[in-house]
Amino acid sequence: MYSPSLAHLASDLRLACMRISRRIRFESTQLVAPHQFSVMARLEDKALTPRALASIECVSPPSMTRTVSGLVERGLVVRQDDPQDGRQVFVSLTAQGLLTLKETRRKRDAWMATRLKGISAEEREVLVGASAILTRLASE
Amino acid sequence: MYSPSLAHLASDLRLACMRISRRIRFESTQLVAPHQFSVMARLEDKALTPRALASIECVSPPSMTRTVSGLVERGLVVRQDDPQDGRQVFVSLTAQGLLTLKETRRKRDAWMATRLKGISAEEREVLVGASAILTRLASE
DNA sequence: TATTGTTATACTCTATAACTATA
DNA sequence: TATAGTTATAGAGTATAACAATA
Repeated sequence: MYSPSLAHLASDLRLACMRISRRIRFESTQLVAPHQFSVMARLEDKALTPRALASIECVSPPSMTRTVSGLVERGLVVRQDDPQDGRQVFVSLTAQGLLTLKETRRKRDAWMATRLKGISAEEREVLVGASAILTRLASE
Repeated sequence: MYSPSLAHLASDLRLACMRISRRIRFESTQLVAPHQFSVMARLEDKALTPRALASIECVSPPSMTRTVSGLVERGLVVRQDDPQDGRQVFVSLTAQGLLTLKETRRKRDAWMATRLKGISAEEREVLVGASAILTRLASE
């Protein structure tokens, strides 16, 4: 197999990943806005304070106040006072929030699954290997 | 090689592509905002009208007016009257706009190239194959 | 005094509705 | 009258600065 330069591969692969990602974002009907989805995903494992969420998401505390307020109004998360520290508040997913999170993922996965139905067994094996490599690269 | 279900592969691959894409968007210093970059990329091959740009980018004509105005102020694109149809305007990249477009791509590609330096020759071959498949899937 | 969270205010990007110019 | 583009205005999301409550 012909092997292009590393720079060439980097460019092709980067563009392919970004195009796939863009199409998924555009075409998988959004139940919540991207910044809201991102916050909800952070809350899946455990409750977090608005400040922690702001830090993780690289936005200001006032912006996170607004985002959390929007999610509270929609019943997707709840605020709970910290009994230990009266200054703090914990934000956590509601049952409806968890459902919305899972439904959004299901729609996105379905977009990809539909495309994968048309490929050959050999190509599928290539993508299985690539998936593991890309996952590692994304977390480095 | 163990082959997971199609649904499983779809989910893993989708997540990997979106994570890669997200990190590139966050970590490759932005010379222009995402919506501005997207418009500039559309103008690389040929000049387009604001209406055509609005349609391609799925935004309203007034929003595109604003985006184009911002790019004009920064000297990255120019508006030119259509001599055939006085109602129309053509938007095209300036030399500086083309440079900015290329520099943005260079930074994004560099992010990926840095990650690819650490992988084995076998893994690289897998990614060469995957790149072609993903490019095809993204354009279907 | 330091920290957490919110409110006040302003800037940007988005949209719809209304307006101007041209076909 | 239909179309292209812009301007007017409003609704979100972002930010910084200022404020209230708690440690």
